[in-house]
Amino acid sequence: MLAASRFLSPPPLLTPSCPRRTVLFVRAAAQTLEAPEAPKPPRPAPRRSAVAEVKASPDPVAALTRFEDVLQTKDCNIILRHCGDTRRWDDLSKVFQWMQEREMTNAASYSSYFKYLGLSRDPARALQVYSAIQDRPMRVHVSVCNSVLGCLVKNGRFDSSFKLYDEMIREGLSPDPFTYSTLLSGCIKLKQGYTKALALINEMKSRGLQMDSVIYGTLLAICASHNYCQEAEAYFQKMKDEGHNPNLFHYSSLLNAYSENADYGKAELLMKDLRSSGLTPNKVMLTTLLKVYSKGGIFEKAKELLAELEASGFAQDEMPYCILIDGLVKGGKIQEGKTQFNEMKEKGVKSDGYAFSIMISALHRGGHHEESKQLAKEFEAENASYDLVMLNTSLRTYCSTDDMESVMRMLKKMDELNISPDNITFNTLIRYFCDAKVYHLAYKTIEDMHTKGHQLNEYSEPSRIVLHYGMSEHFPLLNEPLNQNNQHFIAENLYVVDKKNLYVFQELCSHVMVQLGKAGFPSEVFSVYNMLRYSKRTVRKSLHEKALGILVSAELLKDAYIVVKDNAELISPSSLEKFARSFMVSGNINLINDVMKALNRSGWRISQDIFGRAIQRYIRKPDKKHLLMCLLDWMTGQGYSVDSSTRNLLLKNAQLFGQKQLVAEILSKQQTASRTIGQRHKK
DNA sequence: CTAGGGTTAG
Repeated sequence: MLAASRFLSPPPLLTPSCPRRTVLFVRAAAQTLEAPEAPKPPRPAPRRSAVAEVKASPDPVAALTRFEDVLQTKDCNIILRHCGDTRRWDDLSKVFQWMQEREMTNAASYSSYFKYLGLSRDPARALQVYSAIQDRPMRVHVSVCNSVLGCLVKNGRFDSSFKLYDEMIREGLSPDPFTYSTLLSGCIKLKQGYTKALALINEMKSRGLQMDSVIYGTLLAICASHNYCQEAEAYFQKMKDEGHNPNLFHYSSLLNAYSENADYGKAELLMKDLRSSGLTPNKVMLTTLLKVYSKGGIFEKAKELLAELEASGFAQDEMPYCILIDGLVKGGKIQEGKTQFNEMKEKGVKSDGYAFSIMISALHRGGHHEESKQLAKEFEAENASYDLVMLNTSLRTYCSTDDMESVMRMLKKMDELNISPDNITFNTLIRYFCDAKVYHLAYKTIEDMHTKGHQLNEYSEPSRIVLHYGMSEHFPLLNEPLNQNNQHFIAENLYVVDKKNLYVFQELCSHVMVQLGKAGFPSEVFSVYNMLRYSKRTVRKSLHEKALGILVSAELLKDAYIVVKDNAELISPSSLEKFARSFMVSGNINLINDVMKALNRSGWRISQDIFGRAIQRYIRKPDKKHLLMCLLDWMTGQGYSVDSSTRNLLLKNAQLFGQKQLVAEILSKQQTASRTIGQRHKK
């Protein structure tokens, strides 16, 4: 600006409101007019033609090498970007490597390279290249950092983006607003994204950086995707108060927040507000409105709006159809969903798989397994593109029709496409192997899932049923009072109810445990039990009892003791009794007293029969006499006493231990104590 | 002629 004003008397163009680009243009014009002897020579022809030749070459590395002495770093950057823009990912990396070998890289090279690695879905390589940068100022260069973080976020690697960001900060990065909005955009699809976003925003503010319009847009999107509707409204208002005019991004995110709860009234008011502010709803805005109608079950309006979208040319991809079909099938109108799906296909709208996966799942959920499978096959015949969701959906439908060949085909595809299985994949397979009664295979799958770091649940992924009027007749449990978690346990299943949904979690792992027990794999039972115990989720009380029963029957008493030690209070007296009896007879003798203490700690009163068995064990092993004496002493302190036959047995054998006097004393103390304490505990 | 941020579907 100052430079420009040296050449020109300030024209009205150069007021602060004048766009920067115009200023630059004026400045450039001024330079050519007022300073025709501009010192900068144009790029020498050899360099320009070398760049052109390398760009056009089928083997850019060979071409680069030919012009090695002519080209400069910025020329190489042009070539690098050209490879990226033409999507030649292989050449891109080769060119970059060539540049690295000759130390012809600068911050721009790294920024561009990371950007294209993001586009080519290769975040692993970006991380690798970034961490190999030796030059510290380069590693904390804000544009290099932003582009590598953006590459991670774009590819769903949210956790690694936050981790890397922390490292960058430790190394001295000064983040800018772009850094924050890059990270914030990762929060949109993150489980605890809202909390994380607030922390980032606080941090940003503490660095003296201000919220801008885009960051507000991101924040609204985070609210919408996490169902923080009131917060979204508050931020929308706050940004207006701070002088940022909401644009279509802000409006559609707020509308999206309304769509989650199908808040039709608020959505209509917002559309009014948008029109009165002079904005015209675009394709995304109208598609989001369709979502409001569709989720709200207002299908007449939804269909009208879809027709409008079609007329405006806004329904060329499958998205709006998906929204309507999804709303229909989740609202119980599966046939109408099918009709819409067929109409979409007849109109020649191409599906990337979303519409197929909605229909395949819906038919599966509705019990139309054959029809569901046919659709999966139809998709397979017409499409090569699979992602994890589509693979899981197909896998599920093939499993439920026991089409083993197709199941294997899906698993092979997953392998070939380098797509890692997730919780849903594992659950589907475990259930399938269970239904096929190949329990050891189910176990192997559970083990595999655990080693791959997936959270193991007692219950499989839920199926969801959307509640609508009249449904309580068919689901009497909806009329029952809910416990504090809105949970019901009925038979083997867990039912969770929220505002609109009934989630049915079918038990899975405990079923596998029981079946493994029956099939003679008790160690595997204990292994599954431990995986469940150490998963972060709470497990159902009865799980401990089930595991204990299996372990006791299989005489794995040391493992059974581990179950009892931490969970005795959740186990029924009869199971404890069975365990205790077995343990006294054949458990590790050195653990007998510990077992007694654990049982007593749970509040369960140990029977005289159990003590009798323990004492018989000790009498047969005189070298454990100190343990026997400890037990007798401890019993006295807890108000326990032995029955008369055990008493006689002890007195008869007391000289074996050389403790005749002591034993008699303790037994008499016990009798006195049990007369006062013991009575209170009698059942 | 460096790079980088926000909206809709399973």
